[in-house]
Amino acid sequence: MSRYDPSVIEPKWQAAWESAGAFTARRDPAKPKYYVLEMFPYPSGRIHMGHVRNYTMGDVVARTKAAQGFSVLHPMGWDAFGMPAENAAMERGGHPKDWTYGNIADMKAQMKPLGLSIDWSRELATCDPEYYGQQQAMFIDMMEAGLVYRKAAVVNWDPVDMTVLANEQVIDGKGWRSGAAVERRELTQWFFKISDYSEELLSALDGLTNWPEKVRLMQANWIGKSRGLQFGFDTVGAPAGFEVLEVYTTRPDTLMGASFAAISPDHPLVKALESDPRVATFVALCQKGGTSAEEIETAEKIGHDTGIRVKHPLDPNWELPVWIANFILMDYGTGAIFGCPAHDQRDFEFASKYGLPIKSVFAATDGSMFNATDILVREDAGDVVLSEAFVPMKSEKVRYIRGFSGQPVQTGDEAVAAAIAHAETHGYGKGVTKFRLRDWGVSRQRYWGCPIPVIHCATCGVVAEKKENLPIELPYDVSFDVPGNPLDRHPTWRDCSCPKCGAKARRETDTMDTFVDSSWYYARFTAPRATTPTVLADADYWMNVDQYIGGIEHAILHLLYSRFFARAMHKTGHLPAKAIEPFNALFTQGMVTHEIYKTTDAQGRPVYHLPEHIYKDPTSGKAYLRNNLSDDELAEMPDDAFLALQPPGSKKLTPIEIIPSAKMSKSKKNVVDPMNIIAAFGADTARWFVMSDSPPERDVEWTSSGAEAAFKHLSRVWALSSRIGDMPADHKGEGDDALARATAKAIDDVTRGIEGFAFNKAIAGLYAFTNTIGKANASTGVMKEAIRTLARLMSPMTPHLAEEIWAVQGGAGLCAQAGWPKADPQLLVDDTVTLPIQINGKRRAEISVPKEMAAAEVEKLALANEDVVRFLAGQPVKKIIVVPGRIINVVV
RNA sequence: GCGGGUGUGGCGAAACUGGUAGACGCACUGGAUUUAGGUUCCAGCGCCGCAAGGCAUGGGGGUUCAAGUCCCUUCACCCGCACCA
Repeated sequence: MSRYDPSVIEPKWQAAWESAGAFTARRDPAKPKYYVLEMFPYPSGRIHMGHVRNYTMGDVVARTKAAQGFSVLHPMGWDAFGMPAENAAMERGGHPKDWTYGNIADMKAQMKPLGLSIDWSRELATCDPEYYGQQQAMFIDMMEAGLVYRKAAVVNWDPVDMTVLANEQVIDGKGWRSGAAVERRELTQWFFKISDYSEELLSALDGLTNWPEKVRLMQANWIGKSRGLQFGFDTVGAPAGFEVLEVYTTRPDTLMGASFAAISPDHPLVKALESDPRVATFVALCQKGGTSAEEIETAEKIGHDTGIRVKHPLDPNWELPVWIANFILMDYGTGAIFGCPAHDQRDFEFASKYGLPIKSVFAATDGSMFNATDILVREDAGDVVLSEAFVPMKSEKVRYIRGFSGQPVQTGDEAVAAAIAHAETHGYGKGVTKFRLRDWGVSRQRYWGCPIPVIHCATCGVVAEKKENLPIELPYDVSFDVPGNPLDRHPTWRDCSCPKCGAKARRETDTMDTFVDSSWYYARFTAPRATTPTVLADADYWMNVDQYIGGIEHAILHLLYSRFFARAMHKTGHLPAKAIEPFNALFTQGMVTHEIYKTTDAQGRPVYHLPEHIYKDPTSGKAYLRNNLSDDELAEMPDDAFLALQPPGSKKLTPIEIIPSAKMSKSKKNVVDPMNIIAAFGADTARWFVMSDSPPERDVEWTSSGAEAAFKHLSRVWALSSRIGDMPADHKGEGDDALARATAKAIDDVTRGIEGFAFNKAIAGLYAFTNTIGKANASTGVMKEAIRTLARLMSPMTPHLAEEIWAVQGGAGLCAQAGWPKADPQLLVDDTVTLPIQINGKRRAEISVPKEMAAAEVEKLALANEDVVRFLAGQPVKKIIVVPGRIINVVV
């Protein structure tokens, strides 16, 4: 019997698939098509276990669908533009292009040994001019379609490096390289009008029934449709042009609880006030720190009273102060609000800090003023002092004590509608629908991205480049020795002539957000070499993506942008109407994690240790540094000896802390390189491991024992196949029928597991089936049929081993092309069932009965059961519940 | 701060529509085979208990003949937040 040796069989079968062209996608009118796509990788240079898991999942689907007779498209490409390439150039020299293409070559060489059923002839990289030139063409089409415009927007500005920073490059409000306090600064930038599609992107979510519910919810919340009241405050003491301050609120029912108005530091009114040095100082204070919502909303709330007053719309004698407040976002609503501290937590904190009145509008309906016990009612004004804002759900009924329309007791929703109606009747405001979704800013002041194909002309203004001049290629001769965008300081690249008037002009130096690149690559894969962005006939055949697989971290941005872009591509004639929702089904997979081994040095800083330097005691589960000792030596150490062996050179005896299930990261030293696993055990073992145990949507923890176990199992399957291969042809056994049933059950279990994205359950079924075959005593023919079926069922996960077994057991052709086994439905049903008997909900006995037995008959048998009789001990039976085929519950 | 999610043995997990909690795997324990073994095979394995039995699905409460599953409440951890990809 030969040993299971993946280093021999894996290259052999990969070569066989390649020479058979087994994975080349072809438009075959005789077959239904199936398009499987995994989110394409950023070419960092090394594949990691997360990639292995992602692509193995896609491969399992692709191979299963191919076996089931579909014409499968399963392509791979590279999301190749982005900051890391520029960072590498800055840190280590070299060129982003060379770095990126070198990484692509390295990663491809690492992916090939995995044996994925990918059509490599369709490979693309977004940094190929062949790709981004077509993206530039679409940008021009989108300009013509009115989907592109320019406006001022705020960026993170590093005042020392004189450069724009990504949010990721802002750490604790400081530039990551210079360490200087980051400022917010306005710049004119390019935008896509995704907000034109707010309503549609929201309502179309209902049709995405094969997307995870959580992703649809997150997108819906992100789009953030709201119904509210927009109205104007008449101002007192405001500069000319600001006689009215427009405000939007989703809680107009709390208007009688207003105690101030607040505007964003970016509001136009603030600009009109900046001659006041106190305002200027305050605005400068607000401009400290980054632009991210997280940073703005968690920052300490600060405000400045402008001295301007506004008149309350319901009482012109009631004036409210106008504050500038750092937590008001200019991008949402009108950039101005009225503050109702009693019923909004942020307003509450702001009012508490600055001593503004807190006036309640409504109370809970249970008779008490509020549910909370720590509330004080000031009898004179009816104002209350509470420890936090009272914010009931809008669907909850509350008692309005300062209502101005409708019934005193109603739900918030009803009161909001009544308040809008009141405003419209009395003419001081109108009901409007607003979306939280903002237009997509695509300008990046960076080199390694797709150039925006636009020219600035002194006479013609902003003009699109002529399509025959595309692609506008990035110049190669750039330097990264100073921060900033090298395109800006390139001596000649910026110089060009105006496409309209021919005069000397200047090329746009902003490049596109890399999210643009990844918003249409799925469509490009249907015709990757075309000289137009897409070819409609190909897009029509292959679109949509039937199954898209990737990380949950892309739940909002990437997927929303892609949904928008597909619509824009349809509008500009690059995609058929059926492709406006490009992903029929979406699956979001979990991360591959690994334990972190951490100690602390004398200064209290964390020190991380590589897994190979760790010894884990199998009984206690504790971790120790191995200090070059062998397992045997370590196993014989007394417990207290371990402490003495703690970090060499350190006198502090700190035990090693194990942090479980942590995201793999280089700095934490818990990265497992898939190449090492493939070298030690082969690709099939790596694939088997990442698909087993954890459900695919959840994180999976990499353990070396798990990888070894996977390898041992595959070795056992190989040994089992060899044993069956050695059986005499005329061997007869009694277990033929049982094995045939087990085979049918395995086909059913595995097929359902794969189709339901429960690969862990499919693998559990394969373990069970392997054990059954191993113990079976059946005739040679039945045994061979069972092992061939096992090979076909394993082939999506462990394709190389499956081919080897298939060949040894006399299967015709390639296992990859052998088709998917079908279960005989008659073999799937049992004629007797075992029913548990509960007494008062506790399981006390069980009986075995024919499947079709009538309930009354079952009841009789159950009551006659000796265990039941013993437990009842003569008590009268109150009730007996028989759930056919499931359970019997006797109530006494 | 806002939005979304997860929580079941020592560990990864299973449990279809409310119907036997712990399938399958790891680790561990005992035994057999082997020159030896970190190989292979057999058996055991939620917790307490000699047993009968009792207790168990992050914590607390509820609905039901029956709750991991439904409802309320609470805790812990993870993901996203528009210039990371």
